Amino acid sequence: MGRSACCEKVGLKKGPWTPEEDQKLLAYIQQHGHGSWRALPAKAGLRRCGKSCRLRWTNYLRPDIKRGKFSLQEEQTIIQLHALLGNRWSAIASHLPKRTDNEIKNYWNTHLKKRLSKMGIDPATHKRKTDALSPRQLKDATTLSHLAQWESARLEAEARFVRESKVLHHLPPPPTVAPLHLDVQTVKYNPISGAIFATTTTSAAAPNCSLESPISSIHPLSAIHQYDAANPMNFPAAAFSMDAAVNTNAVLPDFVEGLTDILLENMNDQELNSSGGVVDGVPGCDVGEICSGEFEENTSYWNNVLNLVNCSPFGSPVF
DNA sequence: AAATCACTCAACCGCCCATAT
DNA sequence: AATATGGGCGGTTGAGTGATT
Repeated sequence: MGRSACCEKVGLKKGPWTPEEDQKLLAYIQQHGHGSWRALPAKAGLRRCGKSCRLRWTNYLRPDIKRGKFSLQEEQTIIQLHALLGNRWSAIASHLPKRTDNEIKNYWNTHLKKRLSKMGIDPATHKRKTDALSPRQLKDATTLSHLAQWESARLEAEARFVRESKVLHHLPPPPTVAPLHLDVQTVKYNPISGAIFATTTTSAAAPNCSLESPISSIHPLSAIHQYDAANPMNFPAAAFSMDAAVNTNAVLPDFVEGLTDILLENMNDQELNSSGGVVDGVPGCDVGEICSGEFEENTSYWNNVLNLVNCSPFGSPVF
């Protein structure tokens, strides 16, 4: 099945948009809405491909776009979300109001990627470039990887929900789950299936998240997909997994943090090492070497990643 | 002052997915 | 079921611009 071109290229203008073209596009959309992008250029009097119009609108002309320098908070959010989602720019953008995926992608490629590299972190994996994991570390990293996959899927589902909510105004508010705590009592990991199970009970409200998704990391993806708009609280019982003993009665965010600690503890065993030198203005570290300060940075780096995903994108304190 | 290099970012391209026919 | 189409996404490009030699 051949894919036809999105529009006839003959006679169509390419390259940078002129102020006149911007004005035409803006005026048309403000008056009529964009409707079919394919049909828009002719109606708006533009010699452009519909796709080009859509791009210009979504990345530049849309009124709800924030331009200019990224704040520290935004940078941190991008890095953390990238650690979980990878190059899923639209999903990342859905967590950064008023920023476009294109802008975030550019910012990542030109600034953040380099910065992480300088810090000795592989921007693709968010792991130390020199990591040589022991079997135990590998096991824990695998566990963390499972979690990351869960969170990745969940965040994507949430991003989808945000997108759909923008279109379907009649939908009820997003699933602002009432404060709910899950006391993790037992946690088991099936190494064959990779499944995660936990016995949990619900109790009081979780700290640190003003609007949390306490189901984070513990509900199967199907639970997200089966989100019942009429009854947002109707989530199925929780299940979780890990191959290690975990403090019982941990409130979820602490529990997740505990996972990080396990991984980082192992990193610490092998890599903790102090030395002289300077990394990006951090005294006492040489590039590519681990020092205690850097270890703390790492700890907080991953803790931030995991804490972040335990806050819903809907009005979470991150933004 | 001119040439070269490095960087940024708007825009394009090709692919994929969902939906319509 | 097969095909066509529109919209969206991520990767890449290249013009513009500032910094350096």
